[in-house]
Amino acid sequence: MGATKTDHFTNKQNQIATIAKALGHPARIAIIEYLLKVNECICGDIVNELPLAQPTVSQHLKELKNAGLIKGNIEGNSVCYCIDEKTFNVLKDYFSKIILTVTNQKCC
Amino acid sequence: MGATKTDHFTNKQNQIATIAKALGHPARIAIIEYLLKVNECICGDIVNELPLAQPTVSQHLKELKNAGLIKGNIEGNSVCYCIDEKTFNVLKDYFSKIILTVTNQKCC
DNA sequence: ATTTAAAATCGCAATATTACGATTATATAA
DNA sequence: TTATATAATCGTAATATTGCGATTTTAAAT
Repeated sequence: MGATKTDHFTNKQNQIATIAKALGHPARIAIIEYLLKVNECICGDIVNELPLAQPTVSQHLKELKNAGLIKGNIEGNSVCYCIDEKTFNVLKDYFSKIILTVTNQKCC
Repeated sequence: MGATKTDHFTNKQNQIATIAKALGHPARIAIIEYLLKVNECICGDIVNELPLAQPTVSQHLKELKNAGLIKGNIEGNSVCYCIDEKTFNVLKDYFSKIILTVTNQKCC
């Protein structure tokens, strides 16, 4: 055991879980917030900003990119990263729907 | 290594990461969606609904509760679980703010 | 062609997560 | 009191994540 039983859940459930998982680390939240502040930047900027080594930051960027939360465009010998809006919209819509549903519910 | 450097990040960043992490598993998303559908239920109902054993479901419920995403009230010899609205509101607000910020940005 | 710069990948150690069988705790029912 | 029902906890195996030093890849600059 130890592996998640991904195939037993719906695509939507796996999609939301994958996005949430990518945001489930304070360093990755910090990267997102930094990108919101500066609009766009390269990996080295984040390395200077966070108390983490370059390979660690690179790995976090990879996970955010895999989840569709950021985009990375090659610009010369560096990579320009920025927020990928559409995936954040998926989350916003998902939680907005939850709030709409739950406000009509009574709890035990 | 292997441990997250929690103390290097802000309380807010850790809070969002903790909540997102709790939602970062399809089984826990499925539990949330089931609770939204049935309003409230006991652990055994979820065990019947999901392809997971009782201790596994119990553990997932514990994590959702620790993150403040669900409430659990003892009712006789069972525990009644339901959505904890306020934590979902934290997420909704957080992502709404991100969307507002990011729509004015241009990407590389 | 050689050097420099940026960032990805490799490899590894420490730690965390996932899943579940077995057991335990708690409360109701007989 | 004894049996039953519900769910938490314990223990453990399999797997995944985190973090970083060392190395490699890629592209620009000299």
